[in-house]
Amino acid sequence: MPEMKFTRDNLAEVLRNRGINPTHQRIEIAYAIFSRCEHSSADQILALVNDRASETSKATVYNTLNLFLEKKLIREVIVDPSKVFYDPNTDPHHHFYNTDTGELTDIDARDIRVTGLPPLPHGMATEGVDIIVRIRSKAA
Amino acid sequence: MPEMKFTRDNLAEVLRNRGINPTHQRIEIAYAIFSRCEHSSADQILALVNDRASETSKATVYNTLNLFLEKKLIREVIVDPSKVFYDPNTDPHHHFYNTDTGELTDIDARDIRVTGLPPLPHGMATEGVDIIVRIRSKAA
DNA sequence: GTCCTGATTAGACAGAGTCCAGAGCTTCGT
DNA sequence: ACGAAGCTCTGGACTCTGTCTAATCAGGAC
Repeated sequence: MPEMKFTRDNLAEVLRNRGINPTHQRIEIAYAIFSRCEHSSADQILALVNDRASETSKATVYNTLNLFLEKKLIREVIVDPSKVFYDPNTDPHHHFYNTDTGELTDIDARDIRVTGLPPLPHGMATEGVDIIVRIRSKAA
Repeated sequence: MPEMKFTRDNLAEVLRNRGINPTHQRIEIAYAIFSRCEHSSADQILALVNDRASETSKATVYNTLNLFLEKKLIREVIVDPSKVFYDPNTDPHHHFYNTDTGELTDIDARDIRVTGLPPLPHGMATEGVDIIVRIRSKAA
């Protein structure tokens, strides 16, 4: 995502470019995810979308998030056993995860090098490498 | 865990060393986790334990798994949004995750080096670094 | 307007995990 | 041996995240 203002019109365009029919609800959901440059969970997005304007159902939020995932418009981050976070940043990157607060912070992947990985099992291909650095406030 | 036969007697000793009262149920649960050198989910463990001998309740399995986690007897692996896997291997290591089959494979951490990580946010300490290599069968 | 297709909806449902109040074991003192 | 105290275990109710379904709705083509 290059830096740009996320207006609803822009987002409609982005959706169209990915082959997603930009309906009112989808635009609102995209707006909720992208304007807030953070990692949100499905229920946060549901709450955000329903704060303003017309009601959007839980089913639509989940459907839409899965659609966005499929079209690689967003990524999912699995760090908490109880819920998935959705990440508007699709550039290669990793995460700090604050286990006290649940806060996620991006780590740009450009400077990261991982060496010593064993060869993949036969006939397998890498789909992605996720690095999660779990951190905690030092004062234990 | 050094290589050793996991008899119920050994396991009782292991639990005691960690300050865990080795009750019948806890030993059976430990046995299920350690004899099977794989990554099991809570429901698999529940099924394994109830295959043989006296019934153990779901609540006890969850309580015990959390107790083992707390006492650092096992680790949890969070890769699948729908369930947690419990890992009998507490040595530093990472994982291959086969997204087709759900299969988890250990990667010894001894040879792995990660360079280029940014400094931790102020006042934070690292709790652990998890690397998950998501893999998939090459023939798509 | 009418059709057709795809999107949305409410609510039922499923599965993982937690909570709680009661019952069961152990241990210990008497 | 008895009773009290303190863990531990249990079934079942409950919560929460996420999915499914059947019905409704919106919007474009004609």
